[in-house]
Amino acid sequence: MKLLVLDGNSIVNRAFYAIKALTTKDGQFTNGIYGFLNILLHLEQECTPDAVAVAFDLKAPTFRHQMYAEYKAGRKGMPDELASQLPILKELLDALGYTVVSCEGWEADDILGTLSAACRGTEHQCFLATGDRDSLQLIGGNTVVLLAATRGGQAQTVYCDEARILADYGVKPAQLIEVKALQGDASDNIPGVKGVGEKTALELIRKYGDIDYIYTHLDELEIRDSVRKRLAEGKDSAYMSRTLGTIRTDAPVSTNLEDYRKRRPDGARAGRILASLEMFKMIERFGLDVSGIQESEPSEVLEQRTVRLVRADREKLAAAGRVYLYNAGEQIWISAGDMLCRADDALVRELLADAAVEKVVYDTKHACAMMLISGQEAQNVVFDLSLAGYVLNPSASDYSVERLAAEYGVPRPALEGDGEADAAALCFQDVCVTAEQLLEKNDQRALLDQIELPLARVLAEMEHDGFEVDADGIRTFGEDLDREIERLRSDIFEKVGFEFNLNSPKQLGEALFDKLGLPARKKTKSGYSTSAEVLEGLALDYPVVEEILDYRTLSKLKSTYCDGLLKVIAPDGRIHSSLNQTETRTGRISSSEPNLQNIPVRKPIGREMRRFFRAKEGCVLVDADYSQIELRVLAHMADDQNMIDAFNSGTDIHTVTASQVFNMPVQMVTPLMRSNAKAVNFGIVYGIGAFSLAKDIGVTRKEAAAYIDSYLSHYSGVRNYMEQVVAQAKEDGYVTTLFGRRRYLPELKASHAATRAFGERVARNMPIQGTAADIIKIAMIRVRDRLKREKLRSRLILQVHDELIVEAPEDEREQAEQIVREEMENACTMKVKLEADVHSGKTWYDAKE
DNA sequence: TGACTCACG
DNA sequence: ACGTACGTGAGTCAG
Repeated sequence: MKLLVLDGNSIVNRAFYAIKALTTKDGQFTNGIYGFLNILLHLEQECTPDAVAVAFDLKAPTFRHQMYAEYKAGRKGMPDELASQLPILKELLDALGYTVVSCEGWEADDILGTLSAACRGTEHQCFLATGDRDSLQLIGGNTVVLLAATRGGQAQTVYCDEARILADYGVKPAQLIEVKALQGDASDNIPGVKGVGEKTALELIRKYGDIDYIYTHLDELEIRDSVRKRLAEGKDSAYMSRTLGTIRTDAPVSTNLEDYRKRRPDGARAGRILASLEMFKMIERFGLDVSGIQESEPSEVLEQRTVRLVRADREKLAAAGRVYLYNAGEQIWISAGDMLCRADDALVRELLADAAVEKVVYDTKHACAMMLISGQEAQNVVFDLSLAGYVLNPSASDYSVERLAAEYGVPRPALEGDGEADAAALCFQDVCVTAEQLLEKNDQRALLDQIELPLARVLAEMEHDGFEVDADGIRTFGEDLDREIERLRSDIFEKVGFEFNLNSPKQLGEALFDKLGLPARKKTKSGYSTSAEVLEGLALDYPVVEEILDYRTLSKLKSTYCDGLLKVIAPDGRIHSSLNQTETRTGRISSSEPNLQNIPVRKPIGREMRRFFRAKEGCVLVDADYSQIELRVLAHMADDQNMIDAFNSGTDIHTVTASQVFNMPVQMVTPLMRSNAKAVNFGIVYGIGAFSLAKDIGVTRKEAAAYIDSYLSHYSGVRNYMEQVVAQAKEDGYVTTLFGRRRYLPELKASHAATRAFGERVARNMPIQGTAADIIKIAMIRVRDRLKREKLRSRLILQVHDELIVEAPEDEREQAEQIVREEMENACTMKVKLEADVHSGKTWYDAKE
C-alpha cells in the first residue's frame, strides 16, 4: 500500500505566504486552502496513494517545546487570516475522503514521524509531503520526502530520498539531527552551538558521525582549537538542541494504515464547501459528483447576505421580533435581520428578560445562569446553536460556530460599511437558520424544542443551587483515612521487605512480580497489570495483596473524594458542579468539576462519603431512582412479549430471567443463578460477547455462550431487535432513540474487524442507553416545572443517570416525594410500566435505602 | 501528555 | 488471527 502523509500546517503555511491575495467576494481568505488543494492534487498525481493522512498541529504547546521556556516565547501566533481557513480546510478534507489527524500536544511532524515509523519494515511505501526541511531526517527505509512548494502559482514537489540527501549534504538523513544539534535553527529557536554554522556543523558530522563521538573524543579531534573551545562551551546546548530537533515517532495516533485509506468523497458536502469558497473549478478537478446538492439545500437558500454594522438600539432590535445573541469572548454581539451590533451586559439582560422578543443563543445554560445571578429568568429562548449542533451530531469534537459553519457549508455574510465584526458573530445567524433546517430534515425539532432546550434551564438552576456538603465531616473522615492509610503503608512495606511508591502501578508491578516473584497474569502495554481484577486473584494466596487493595480503596477515597471535594466547596458551603449537556455520545448528561455522578456507593467504606452530602437546615433530600430503566426500555423497543410479561408480573426481573435461562420455576432460582442472570441482562444491554460474560461471572466461555443462547431463545424479540438494529444502522449510517436522538456510526464501515465489532455493540447499546437518557431528561423538566407551578420551595439538585435528587423543606417532603415519583413514572408511556423507588432522609446516605 | 486505575450508572 | 461489554470524569505517575 502507498501511504501519503501531509504536514498540513507546513503546507498550508507555505501556500498562505506564496499566494498573497485570494479571498471570496465577502472577504474570507482562501489562499491557504487554494494552495493546499493545488499541492494535494499534484501529490495525488505524483504518488497515487491508497491512503492519505493529513496531519495538523493543535494549538497547545507541545511537550518538546515546553522543555524550554525561551522556545515557547519564540513562537509566533498564526495570523487570523490563516487561522480562519483551518477549520474549513479540515472539514473539506474530511468531505473529500481524506483522514485528518491531529493530537493534542503533538506537532504535525511528530505524526509524520510516527506514521513513517509504522511503515518501516513493512512493504508499505511511505511518502511524506511537507514544506519543512526538518522532516528530511525521517528519510530512509521505505520513506521518502516530497518537499512541497508553490512557484508562481504552480504546485511543485522535490523528491528527496537517501541518495539525494547524501548528494546534497554528504551525510545520511538521520545525521541531519546531529548537524542541527550543532548548527541550530533560528526559525525553530533551536540554539545549537554558538559560533558553529552550517558549514562547520556539516564538516564535523561528515567526519565524525555524531555528537556523541565528538564529545567523547573532543580532545583528540583534528580541529582548530577555537572550534574545540566553542564545542566544549556549547555541549549542553548541543544535546538539548538534538532533543529539540528530533522528530518523535511515538505520537498517540493510529498506526493502522487501513484507518487512513481514502474514502469515497461526499460530493455534495465537498461541493457545498468548495462553492462557498468560490472554487468552482476545484469541484471538477477533484471529479466530484455534486448531484446530491438539491435546490432546497440550505446553502442555496441562503444567498450571500449583506449585514450592516449598526449601533445597539433596543427598540429596533426588539421590533425585529427575534434577536440572535452571541458571545465572542468578552464581547457580546446581537443580530436581527440584516443588523449586527455590539452589545453590553445590560442590553443583553433586558432582551433576555423581555418575553415579547424571541431569542436565539449559542448557549442557553449560560444565558440562564447569567440571569439567575440577578434573580431573573431568561424568557422566550427559542433556539440554541450548541444544542442544535449536538442533537445533529453528538460525536462532534466541538460545536463552535466556525466549525459548524464549515460543516453546514454556510457562506459568511458580507459586512457593509466601515468597521469590523467577529467572524463567528457574523455567521451566527445563518448557521442557526441552517441548523434549524437540518433539524427539520432529520425530524429532530421536537428533541431540541421539547427536551434539550427546556432542560438547559433546569441544568442552569441545578448548577446554581448546588449541593450542600459537610466540610468538617469530610475533613475528619479524611484524617481518619490518613491514619489507616499510613498503617497499611508501613504494614505492606514490612511484609514486602522494602519501600517503594505504592501509588505507582509500575513500581508496584515490579515489586510484586519481579522482586517477590508473584505469578503475573496480565500485562499492559507498558508492563504488568496491577488492576483490582488481577490483585483480587492473588489476594487469597498472598495476604499482603489484600492490604494493597485496601490501600488503593482508601487512597482513592482520600485523594479523589475527600481532598478533591474539599477543594471545590463554594463560599456558600455548597458544591456547584457543571452539568454538561453536549458531552456524551448517547445523550446522557455528564458532571464535572467535580463529578458528582461517581460518588462511591458500592463498597460500605466509600458509601460513608454520602453522609456528608446533606440537605440544608430545615430540609431533607428526596432521592428517586428508576428501577431497571434500561431493561424496561429494551423490552419496549424490542417489543418482546416475554420480557414485557416478566416486568408486568411484578417479579424481580433477574430472577425471572434466571428461571428462563436455566429452565426452572422461579422458586428454584438460587442467588448465584440470579446473579448470573443479572450479568447476562447487563451484558445484553452492552452488546455482549461470550468471552467477556465468562470473565465477568467466572464460568467457561462455552457455558457463557450457552447462557446467551438460552437467553436469546427465550427472549426472541430481543434477538430479533438486536439483529434488526444493527442491520438498520448499516443501512442508515446511524442509530436512533425513541425520541429521535441520533448517533452516527462510521465504525460500521471500518475495514478493521475489531472496530466494526465495536460499532455493532454501540448500535445495540446506544438506542437503549440514549432512550433512558431522553426519558429522565423529560422527567427532570417536568419535576422542575411542577415544583415551580405548585409554588413549592423544593429544588431539583442532582441527576445521576437514573436517579434524581430533590432538596425539599421538611414540610414539603411528602408532596415532593409524590411529585418526583409521578413525573418520573409518567415521563413516557411504554408497553412496560416505569417504576421509581423513592426515599428521603437528611443525607444522601440516608435517602438511598 | 498518555497510560493506568478506579469511582459511578 | 485477533480482541474481547456501553457511557462517563479524576488522580497519579512517568517521560
